[in-house]
Amino acid sequence: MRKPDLMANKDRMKDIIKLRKGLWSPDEDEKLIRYMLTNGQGCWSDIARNAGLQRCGKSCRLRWINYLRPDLKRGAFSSQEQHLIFHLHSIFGNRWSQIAARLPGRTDNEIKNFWNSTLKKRMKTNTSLNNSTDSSESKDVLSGIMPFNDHDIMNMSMDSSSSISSMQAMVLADQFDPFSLLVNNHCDMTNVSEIFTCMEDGHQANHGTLEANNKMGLGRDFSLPSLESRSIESDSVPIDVKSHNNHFNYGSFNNTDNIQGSKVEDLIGFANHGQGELYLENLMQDITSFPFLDF
DNA sequence: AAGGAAGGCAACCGCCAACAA
DNA sequence: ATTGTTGGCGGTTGCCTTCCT
Repeated sequence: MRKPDLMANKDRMKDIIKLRKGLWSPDEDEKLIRYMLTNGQGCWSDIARNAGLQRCGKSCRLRWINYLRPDLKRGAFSSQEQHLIFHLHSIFGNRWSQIAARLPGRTDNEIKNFWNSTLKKRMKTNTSLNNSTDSSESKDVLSGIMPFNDHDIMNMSMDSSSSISSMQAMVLADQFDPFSLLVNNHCDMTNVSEIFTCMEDGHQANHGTLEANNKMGLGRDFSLPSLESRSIESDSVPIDVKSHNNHFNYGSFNNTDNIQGSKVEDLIGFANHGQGELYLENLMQDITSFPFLDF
């Protein structure tokens, strides 16, 4: 056992007593930035002390990671990023750090806040719609959010006969909101998988016919830089973006339970580091081919 | 214009795992 | 093997701003 260093503890207690909390002042920010740029990352409690900040190391770490880091992307999430967040959340659940690791320039805190506020907003919207006593009215309003009903969704997701399905068209036209499906219990994980497969296929179709779609007022601009210059690392498995394939694999999403109340790691089984981990690896390779991610 | 409600976001808290002594 | 420290993470809180009445 380590011998307790009484003097060090005394010093630490003195530090703790005068530690600041709450919002960071511009002066504190400047100190931390200057120190980090000069000395680089190290032990955060040392950084706090050496930078002359009356903050705990944890606080400094959080401030740097979430706000001061020079590579942070500020501003609202693009629709591409929103789609990706939704997709990644369907895989990782609330593992925000995992999601953030795949969105360059975004922090877990930022994504978490976005998810919580967006979901809250949409849940509220949908709840109020569901509570409406006039069913025909609510259906009309709902159709404004979701341009098709459950039956349509199932038909669309099952119909692979046409080269571009009606759902793909919806996706291309930005009229489809997968959030609504989950929030409203409109579909289970299998359906969501199908839908994202459609989205993926739709976007790929769009990729080649962007100009035509734009002329028709249909398409969004997905002509984005490729991801191939990036190398994404998961916690345990480095993922080589170059080796991606171009088709989403949701084969294991056969769980018919509703996503709400289910842990995603339970659904796809990556909590235990066996096959699930391998599956996750494959999934993540698929994700790196997400065609409409704007970096 | 004023006050309350809602939304957005930065920061804190508590837990856990890894590591060092 | 045990204990303390540190870093990382997700959940939560509370403040500030914007919107609505």
